[in-house]
Amino acid sequence: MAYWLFKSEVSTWSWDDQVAKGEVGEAWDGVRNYQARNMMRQMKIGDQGFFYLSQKEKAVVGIVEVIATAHPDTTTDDPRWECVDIKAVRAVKMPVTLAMCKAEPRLENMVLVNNTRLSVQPVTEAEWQVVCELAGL
DNA sequence: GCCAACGTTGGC
DNA sequence: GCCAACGTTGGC
Repeated sequence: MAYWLFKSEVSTWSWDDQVAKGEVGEAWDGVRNYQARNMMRQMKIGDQGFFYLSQKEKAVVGIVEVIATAHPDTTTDDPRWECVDIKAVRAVKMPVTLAMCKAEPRLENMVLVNNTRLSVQPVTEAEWQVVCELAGL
């Protein structure tokens, strides 16, 4: 089981949008970055991920689960791009902000802290535990 | 709204 | 294959 972080903008795809999809989930499409795509290719069904909102919120607001492995992105004809499907698992009790992550010594090596621009990121199990703790889960 | 960081593109 | 120019992202 691996852990990931999915980044979105609230105006593009919000946590509420994700929750509204329920068990059916939604394709995490629109990614046009090789590093992010390569992460998604490594994902397996049942992997867990954080749902992070950039721009205004700048916080982890929920937990999602991978329910389909990488498949072609239907939002483009370009065969280079793929996406996975994810479903909402639960909302956090407390949003974990970027500032909180930066202030937490145990998260100093987290990709989110060091490379905020990558839209799909790997998360280590240790980091996962810390963020869940901060989230009140 | 600004700007730094990063990725991609395209000319050579 | 290198590198300058450009576009985009995202924190502040």
